[in-house]
Amino acid sequence: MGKKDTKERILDAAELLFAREGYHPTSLRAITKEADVNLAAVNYHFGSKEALIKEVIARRLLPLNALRSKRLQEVKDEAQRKKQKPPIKDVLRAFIEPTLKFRESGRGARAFVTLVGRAITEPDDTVRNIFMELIQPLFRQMFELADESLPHLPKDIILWRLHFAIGALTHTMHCMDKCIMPPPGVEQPGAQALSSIIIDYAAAGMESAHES
Amino acid sequence: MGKKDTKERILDAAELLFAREGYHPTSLRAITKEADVNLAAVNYHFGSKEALIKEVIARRLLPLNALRSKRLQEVKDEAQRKKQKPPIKDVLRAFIEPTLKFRESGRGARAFVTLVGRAITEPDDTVRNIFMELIQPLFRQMFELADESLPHLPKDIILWRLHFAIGALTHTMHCMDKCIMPPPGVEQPGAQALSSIIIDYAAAGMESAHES
DNA sequence: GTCTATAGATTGATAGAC
DNA sequence: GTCTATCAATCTATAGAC
Repeated sequence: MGKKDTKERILDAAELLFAREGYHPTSLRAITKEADVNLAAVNYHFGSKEALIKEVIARRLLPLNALRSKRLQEVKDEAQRKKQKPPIKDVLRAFIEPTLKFRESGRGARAFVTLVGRAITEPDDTVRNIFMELIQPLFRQMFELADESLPHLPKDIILWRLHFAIGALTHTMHCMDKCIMPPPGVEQPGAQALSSIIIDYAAAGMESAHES
Repeated sequence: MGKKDTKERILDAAELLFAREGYHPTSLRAITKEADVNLAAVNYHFGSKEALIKEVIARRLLPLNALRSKRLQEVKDEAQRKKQKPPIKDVLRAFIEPTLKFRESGRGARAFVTLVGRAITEPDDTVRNIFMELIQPLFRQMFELADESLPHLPKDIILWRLHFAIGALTHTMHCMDKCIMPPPGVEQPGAQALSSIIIDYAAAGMESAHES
């Protein structure tokens, strides 16, 4: 199990470099050099640079989304069992906790999280759409659950507030790499501690009063 | 006043294209074509592509930061006058409201906001540092004021929560252009309405209880 | 200051031998 | 599947005429 096959080596190298340098500035030459494979191997295995990043994203995002979706469904089931509204904190936790935990699961996962954090603001339509299409169903699932949780709030307010939570989460993940102004202490909180900090914050924001 | 000078035309065109297509994918050829000036004019007036984006950013960010800084100082002065803690909602408003209002002030300003929203996640160190150095003093000023406002909270918690607000704000500004999942109604709220929505959310999150 | 022309380097992609 | 060699296009930057 020492040496992975060429395809996986390319995916790992691309993930790392796309995260570190960005999609456009990273050349196929840099990727194949990092992966220690031949330049032509990229086009042989993937067909194009665009198809490569598509696989880089899908490889990790599909399992992660499946986990988050499962967690959201559990919150919904639990609420129905109790015949209560799903607590908004549980809804947020189902989305946020797996995301931050996933980031700690390895070097590749960490690079990947940086990568998708940038995919949201990516100007290139093709790159951004790859991410959008994979995240939209999950985002809709979370929205519908949040709507059940806070039925007294207008739908557009719920949607904006969920966007605020997404923004806070993605910005946080980026901060953990390269921060505008890092927290005073040297050591950063672990995934579990940071999850709590952000979930508390987002839940308070979600639950705050709204006068129309 | 019909025709601006070459330098300004280049800045306007660069702002627009860097926002729409991104920094790296935008070529100097595309910029000079959009500005209807000669290709060589960029290097004559700015010296390099990097120096160009530096001026694109500084041209609008310096006045905007001056305004936000003034608003923060006013909140601080008002609190000292009343011998009270500065309300966290006022602190957040001093930062957020000018930002969203600025975005409505014209086509260029709108493109610019998209551009700086992406600058935070920009992998290129040179581009990101241009933005970082200009925003850091302001961010520190806001942090110190928030610390006066919420003295019972640990400094690192205040810092994280401010980052959450920054993340929510930048994500929101990006959503106003290209959203993962746009709000149900066709029309978007104006700067004033959206400011209130985000300030209410962020203030609730900032004020929420924290058990160490 | 503005232009043409081009240098010099790098890119994504491919053809074809092995 | 993997390699070398290369094409064709694009890029930033600059030299030099006007």
